Amino acid sequence: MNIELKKQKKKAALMQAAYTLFLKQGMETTSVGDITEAAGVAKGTFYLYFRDKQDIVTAVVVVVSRQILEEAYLKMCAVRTGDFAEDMTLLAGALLDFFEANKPLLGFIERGFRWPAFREKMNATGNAVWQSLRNDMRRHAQMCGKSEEELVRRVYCLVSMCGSVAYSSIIRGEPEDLAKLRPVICGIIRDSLRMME
Amino acid sequence: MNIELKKQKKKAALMQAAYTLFLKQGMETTSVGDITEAAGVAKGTFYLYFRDKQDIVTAVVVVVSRQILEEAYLKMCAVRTGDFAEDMTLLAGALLDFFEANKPLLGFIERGFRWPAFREKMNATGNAVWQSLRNDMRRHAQMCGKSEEELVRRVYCLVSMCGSVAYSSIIRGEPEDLAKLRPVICGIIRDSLRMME
Amino acid sequence: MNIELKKQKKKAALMQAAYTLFLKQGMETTSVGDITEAAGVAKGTFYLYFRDKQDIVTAVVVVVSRQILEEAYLKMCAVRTGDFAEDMTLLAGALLDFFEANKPLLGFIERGFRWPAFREKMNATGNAVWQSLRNDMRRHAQMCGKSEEELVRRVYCLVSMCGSVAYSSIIRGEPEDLAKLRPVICGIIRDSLRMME
Amino acid sequence: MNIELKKQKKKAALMQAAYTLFLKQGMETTSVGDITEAAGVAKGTFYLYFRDKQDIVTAVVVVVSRQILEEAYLKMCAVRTGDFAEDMTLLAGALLDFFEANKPLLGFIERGFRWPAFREKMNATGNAVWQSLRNDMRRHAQMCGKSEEELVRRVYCLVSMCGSVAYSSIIRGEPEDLAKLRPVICGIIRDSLRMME
DNA sequence: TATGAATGAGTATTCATTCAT
DNA sequence: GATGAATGAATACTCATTCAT
Repeated sequence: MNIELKKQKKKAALMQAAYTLFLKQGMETTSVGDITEAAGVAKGTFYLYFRDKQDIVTAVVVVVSRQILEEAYLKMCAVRTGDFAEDMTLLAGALLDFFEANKPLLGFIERGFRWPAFREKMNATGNAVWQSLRNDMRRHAQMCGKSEEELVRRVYCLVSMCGSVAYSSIIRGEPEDLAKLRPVICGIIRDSLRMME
Repeated sequence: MNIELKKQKKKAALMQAAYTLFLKQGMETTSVGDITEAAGVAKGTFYLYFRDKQDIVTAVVVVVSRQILEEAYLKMCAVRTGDFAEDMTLLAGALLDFFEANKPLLGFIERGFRWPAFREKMNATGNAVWQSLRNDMRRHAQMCGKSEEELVRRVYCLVSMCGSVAYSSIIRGEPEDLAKLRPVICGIIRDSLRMME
Repeated sequence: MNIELKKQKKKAALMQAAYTLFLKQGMETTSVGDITEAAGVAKGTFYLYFRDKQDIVTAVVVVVSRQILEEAYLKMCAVRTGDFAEDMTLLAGALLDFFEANKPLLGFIERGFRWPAFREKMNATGNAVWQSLRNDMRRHAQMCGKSEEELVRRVYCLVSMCGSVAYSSIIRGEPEDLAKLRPVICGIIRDSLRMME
Repeated sequence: MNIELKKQKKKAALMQAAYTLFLKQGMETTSVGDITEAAGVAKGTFYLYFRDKQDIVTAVVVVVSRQILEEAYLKMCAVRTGDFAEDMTLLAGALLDFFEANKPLLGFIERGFRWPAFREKMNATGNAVWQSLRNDMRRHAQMCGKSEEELVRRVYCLVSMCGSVAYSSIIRGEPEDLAKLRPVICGIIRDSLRMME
């Protein structure tokens, strides 16, 4: 137990070190050596906790993906209207704010979120944030007479869109400034959810 | 001018070779040497036509992005209904078909389309396909009383969504099978465009 | 004749370009392409005037070696005492001054002067500076009852020493600061020439 | 400590391999791969012991510089006269003999000795050869009423001169045969040290 | 568990030089 | 004479991973 705890701590330390480095210098240019050095362990130790480099990358992305979504959700909650379509639009706005404010992180998350986390958490019972989001969806689904599953999928696609457009716009400046695209994204989300009602 | 023509041919040959190899073995594992060998030129010649490896990758992605969109548009035209929202949904379906049928290409396009091509072509006058797509939009925009610009942006975001969801689903199987997500995507597109009317 | 003149001009332009680049970025990192670009001619043209890269390096070093020595000699003349040993010491001082003031040039001359120039010029009749230096030596040799040849050799060795010590000291800081070594060098020159008298 | 010893052995093996190759084919044309192959270790291992190629070059030059001087000093000792100026002249002769007999080594030492070794050894107490040379100087300095420091510097400059002239003469044949210059060098050394007395 | 020395595969890029025009 | 497109040899260095201790 104590020993198990220690292992968890070390694994967490490794991930924390990796996260910091990924943010600072990108994940491509961060070597396993960099990570272990920053974590204060020997190189070989890394392989006791992660199968390979990709393994830690995925682990970090999963954690960060969840955090981003949680943070955006909480921000949305602070200003929620009670109208689902409107609230999801606010959620998207919070996500875009976050991406804009964390350009390096967006570059590192790269290919969008990691969605296993999304579904797992969605079904998990332990986390208040996700419980709450799920309840929102369930309630709205019932109201619309749609299946909850379909609503979850729709929200997933819309969040994907946010990530994809934000990446192109912020990282590459394509096809134009995020400021121009933000209202379009919000419009799509609002319309697309309103239409379900 | 004969010489200029030769240079164009050589550049094209390099790009064609790169495209083939990227499809077969991925762009990460394709070396500059592989490309020049396949193109039948010396290694050094590569650098007369492209600044570095990334340069040719981008060039190929831009060309391929355009081709994909053109192909999907032509497929849609074959079954178009005349209703814009419905036609765009068909376009999305054609795109998803294409992605599903060209998994390696999807893996290589990776970061989604390259949108400068999109906008340039959109404004170009020489290409019938893009002229046609643009006319569709212009007509629809007028009908809805929206600006053409806004409509173009909306379509861009929706196509982005297609690419992003298709990538996650097809390449990583996240969060679920494309078959499950396809109707959701189509629904979003249809609703989101219908709502503008 | 006119055509011969043009060739000379082009060769000189190439050398001038090379000299400037060598000074700015070192001769190792200056490519033939850099030189021809700076000289405003095509790459192939270079090989009409120089056998290879080393050829132009040597040509430039020879010219620069001569210039350095001439410049130092003229400086010495301005303060000459008429005493040969003393004057040669002054010459060494002028050389060291020059090296100290032209660190990049010293780095590029690298392997010390190019002495064919020294001997050729010594025997040449056209150049007033070298005539003068030679006369100094001849006069002193007669005075000492030594052969002129031996005196020239002695001066050559002493100038070599100046270059060698200056290089180590200025470029690498070994074994100590030039300020500490300068009086030693001067002492050696003075003593060594005085001893001949 | 066993492991520390092994590391020392490996580093030494690398340097030995490098030295042999530098002598045989020059340092420019010796690749890191050549060195590791000759030393029987993997390429990557090289970089555990040396920062880069230049690092091992310097390391080898320092060691070899010391050896050359030691060897020449020992040769001189065998025929020493007890007269300092004369003995130093003999030392120079031994150095020139050595250079003449080891043309490839002279080519590789290139820019003359590496003098940090000189000074460190001069002050070290563990090495009999350098102790002896230093004692010679100390004794002579006292006899002349000069500071030991100044004498060391003078000897340094004179040895530099030997290296520089030998390099030009032996490697490039400039400005003439070493046979012609040898008596001149010896004369300068003798006179210059005699003058101090 | 932890270490860290050793490995060795893997590649983009430069540039002197040539030669057909 | 002049051009500049084409060549292709040549190499340092990184880093994920392993394994003996």
